[in-house]
Amino acid sequence: MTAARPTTRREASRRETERAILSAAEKVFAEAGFGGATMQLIADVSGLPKANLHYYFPTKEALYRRVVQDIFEIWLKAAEAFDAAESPAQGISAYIDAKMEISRARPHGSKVWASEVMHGAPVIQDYLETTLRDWTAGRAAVIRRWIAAGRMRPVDPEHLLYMIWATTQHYADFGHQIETLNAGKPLSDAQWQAAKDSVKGIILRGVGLG
Amino acid sequence: MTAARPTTRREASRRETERAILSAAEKVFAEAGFGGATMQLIADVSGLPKANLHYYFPTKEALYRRVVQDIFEIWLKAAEAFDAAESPAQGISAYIDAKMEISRARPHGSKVWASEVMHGAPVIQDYLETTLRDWTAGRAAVIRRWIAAGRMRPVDPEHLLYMIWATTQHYADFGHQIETLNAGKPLSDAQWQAAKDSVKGIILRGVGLG
DNA sequence: GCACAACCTGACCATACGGTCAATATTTTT
DNA sequence: AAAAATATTGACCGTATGGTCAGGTTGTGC
Repeated sequence: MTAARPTTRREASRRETERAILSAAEKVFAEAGFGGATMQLIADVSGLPKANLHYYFPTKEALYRRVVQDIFEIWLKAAEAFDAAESPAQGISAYIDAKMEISRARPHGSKVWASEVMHGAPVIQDYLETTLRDWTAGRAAVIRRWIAAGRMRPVDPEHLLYMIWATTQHYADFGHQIETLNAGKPLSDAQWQAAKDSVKGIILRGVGLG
Repeated sequence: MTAARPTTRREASRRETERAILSAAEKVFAEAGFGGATMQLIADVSGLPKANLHYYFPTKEALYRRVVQDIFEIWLKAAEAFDAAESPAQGISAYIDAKMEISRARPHGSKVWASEVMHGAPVIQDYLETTLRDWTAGRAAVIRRWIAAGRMRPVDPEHLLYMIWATTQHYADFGHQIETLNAGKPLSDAQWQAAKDSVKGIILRGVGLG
C-alpha cells in the first residue's frame, strides 16, 4: 500500500489558483457568453496575469470546457435525491428542492450550461449523448415503473423531467428578469421558499400526487 | 386626406433586404451569442456584403436590439390568447399553446431573448422595467381575480407565469438537448402535440383545473 | 545549500473584428 | 434625359483578442 504523500505547499497553491480561475471564469462566461468573454477579463476578476491563466488552462476553450463539466457534475449529484426516494412524491420533491438550491447557489454555472446547450453544445455534445442520455433513460424508467404500479398519474416521463429542468433552472438563468419583476431586488429567503413551494405544489398535483 | 403613395420598387426592395438581414441576424445571434456573432457571418448568411448591413443598421448593437424587440413583440401578441379567455382553464390552455407554437416556429428568437436576459439584459433592460413589468402585473391581477372567485386553486400568480414561460421556452432554448435525447431527431408533429398536452395537463391539474 | 523542477509574468505577435469611406450603380423625380 | 436621391460595394483602418515565449522567481528533494 502506498503511503499518502503529504500535501506540499505547491499542491495547495495550485488547487487554490485553479479554483480562483474557475470561479472567475464561471462568472465571466455566464455574464458575457463564450464569445463575449475575454481571457483578460477573467484574469482581472481572478486577480492573476493573463499569461498565468494559459499556464493552468492551455486555451480559452479548455477552461470553458472545465467550467461546463463542473456544473454538470453538480447536477448529476442532485439526482441522488431522486434515486434515494421511497415514494414518487418524496423523490420528485427532493429533486426539485435540490435543483432549486443549485439554481440559487450556482446561478453562473447554470447560465454557462444553458448558453452552451443553446448554441448547439459545440463543446459538450459527447456528454449529452452519453452521460445525460443514460441518466435520462434511467430516471424515465423509474417514473414509468411508478406509473405502472399506479403510484402516480400516467404522464410522459421525459416531458415531466423537461418541466422540472426548465422550471428550476429558470430561477437561475432568468434570475435577472425575475429580479427586475421583483422591484429590482433579489428574491428573499421567504420568496425562495415560496418559489420552491409553488413549483413543487403545481408539479406534484399535476402528476396526481397532491 | 392624403392619397396613399404607391409602393415603389425601392420600398419593396428595402423591406425585403431588411427582412433578409434580420432573419440571418436572428439565426447567427442565436447560434453564436452576441459576442460570438460577427457581422461578416451575418452578411454571408444573408447573402449581402458586410458594408451593406451597416447601411441598414448602423451598428451591430442596433441590429441586435431590433432582433430582440421583434421576438418580444411576438410574445406580447401571444398574450391576447390569455386575455380573450372566458375561463381560467381556457385562458391558460390557449396561452401555453400559443407560446409552444412560437417556440416551434421561432426558436432562434427565443434563444436570442434568453441570451440577452441571461447576460443581464444590457440592451433591453428598459423593456423589462416598463412593458414586461406592466404586462406581468396585469396578468397576475387576472389570475388573482380568478382565485378570489374560487375558479382555481390559490397559487402564486407570478410563479405560475414563470413556470409557463420556463417550460414553453425550454422547448426552443434547449431544443438541441431535447433533440439529442430524442435519438438526435427533431420532435415530430405528434411529439410536439404530446409535449403540449403534457405541459397543459400537468399545469392545469397543478392549479386545480384538471 | 545546491541543483532541479515547477511556477509566474511582462512584452510581444498575428489575426480578426466592427466600422468607415470614396467610388459606383440603380432608381426616382423633374 | 438630365439631375437628384438612394442603394451597393471593395478596400481599408484602428483596436482588441487569444495565444506565445524568454527570462526570472519560488519551492522541493537530496
